[in-house]
Amino acid sequence: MRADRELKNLIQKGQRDFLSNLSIDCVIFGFHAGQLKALLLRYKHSREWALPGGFIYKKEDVNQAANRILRERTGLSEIFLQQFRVFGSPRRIDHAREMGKFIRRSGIPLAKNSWLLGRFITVGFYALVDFSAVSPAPDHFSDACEWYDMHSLPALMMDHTEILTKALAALRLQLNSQPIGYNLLPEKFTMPELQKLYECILYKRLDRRNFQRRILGYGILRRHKETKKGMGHKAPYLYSFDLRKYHLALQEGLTGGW
Amino acid sequence: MRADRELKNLIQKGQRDFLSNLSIDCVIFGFHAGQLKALLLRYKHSREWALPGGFIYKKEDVNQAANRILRERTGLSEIFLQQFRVFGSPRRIDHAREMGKFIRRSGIPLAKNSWLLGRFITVGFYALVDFSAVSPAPDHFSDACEWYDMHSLPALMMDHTEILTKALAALRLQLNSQPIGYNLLPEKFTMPELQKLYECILYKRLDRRNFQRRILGYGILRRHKETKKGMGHKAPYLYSFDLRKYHLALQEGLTGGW
DNA sequence: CCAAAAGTGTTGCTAATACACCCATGT
DNA sequence: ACATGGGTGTATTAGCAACACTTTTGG
Repeated sequence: MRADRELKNLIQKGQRDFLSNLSIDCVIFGFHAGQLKALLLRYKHSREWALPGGFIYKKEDVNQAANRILRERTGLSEIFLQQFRVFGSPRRIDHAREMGKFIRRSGIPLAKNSWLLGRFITVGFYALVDFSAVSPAPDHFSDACEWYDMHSLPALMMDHTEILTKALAALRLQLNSQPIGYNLLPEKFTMPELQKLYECILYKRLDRRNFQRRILGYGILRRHKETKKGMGHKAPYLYSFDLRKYHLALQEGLTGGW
Repeated sequence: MRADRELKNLIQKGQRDFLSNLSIDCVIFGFHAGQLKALLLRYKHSREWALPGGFIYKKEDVNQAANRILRERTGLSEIFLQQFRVFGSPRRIDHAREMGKFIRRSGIPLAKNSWLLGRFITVGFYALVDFSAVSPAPDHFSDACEWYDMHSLPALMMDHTEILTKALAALRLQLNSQPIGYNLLPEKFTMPELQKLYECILYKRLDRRNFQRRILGYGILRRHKETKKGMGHKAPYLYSFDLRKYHLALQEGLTGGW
């Protein structure tokens, strides 16, 4: 079985190829149907869900490693990635031992002193992707890979819930200084969609009219002639980001708080 | 010589005691004489300056390791510490080799494959301290330890200039959400001092009157009856932070940008 | 008594809030 | 025709920026 071979390979040669004691965990944010979502996976023989993660090759840049891991998982490259925190509690080792249990359940032998069971300090990244461009698919080590609404998450392994929470907090803080809208929405989107995105991230309602005025006031959007028809009410305009102006505005930081 | 013994010890036993490939670098900010300063040291037999740094014991929490390193360096505990970024370029290894040169200059043998010459991913922390409470003193490995004005830094080893720059940027971003004033100033301070601190961090002038109104508007300061005399002009009032209200206000984030 | 630097006050503008009305679309 | 949701407009208010005058201190 291909999966078994991959796992054996990781167990046997991981220590040689990867930096020890160091891992990466990615919170992949997507936006769909008015919900902010995170891409989670479930390792084989585990009941809890986990963040996509991986290790860093000995000569690999940390940020590039995160890119690679994301590419392997979503098929996307050129992903917007941001490291937001290091999780370095020594208690993470206790949790890692739990992980060992379900690797053994797969029948693959795992030595008690395997590098995989050691202590890992993990660098937390968040990624922003266009939901519609990703087709979640489990890899060799997992049997499920799905989007979950950020506000109704399943049970997560280890400290992944904390990582997710901190990622959302970072996202909130950086809403006015990073091109968050651009990376989470498709090329063309409507104003109500953009507003809903903001509402999900901030977790509070915003006034429709004031939101529109403020966003348009930044001068970072281009309005298309087309509208989005087919929903039993007035068709909203489609917008796109004017990347040049967007990045210019972000350098200053968009004004005010939400 | 004590210093030699310490260094030999680090070279020989470091690999056993510390997590490999992982280090911590601290940007220690202080404020004095109207200047924002960083505490730098110079390793023996080196001409370039460096950030205080260290390694993480195998069972030690990363944040606690940073605290320990800071304590060893400044004698202070309970320091305000904030991790702000991971520096993980594989090119850091080239620089590390330079470091090897001046270790060898000290006459201590250093094997080519020593763990100290390997690749290090470093977690960047910034620390905020009360300048007057620190007496900089070189340790066993360094022959100088001094404060430098953030805006006239000496040549720094490796990528430490970048780390310093990123730390300042982080400080700027968090000015309204972290108790930065509290940790950089002495117990009692004057309004002009606080303003100068803000100006140093933001690197721009602020209007004296508007600054005062805004800060006082937050309701986070207590004004003392005493004033600070002896400077050939009107004596400014002394203030202290009302910690309760300060932290309460920070949770919301102080309004607006600067 | 004068220079330097601090305390205090006023005004106007900009931008965020809180509203109401009209328009397009599918059923 | 009507319910739903989107586009546009206006009054009010809060906060920031710009600016002037007075007060205290040491030399």
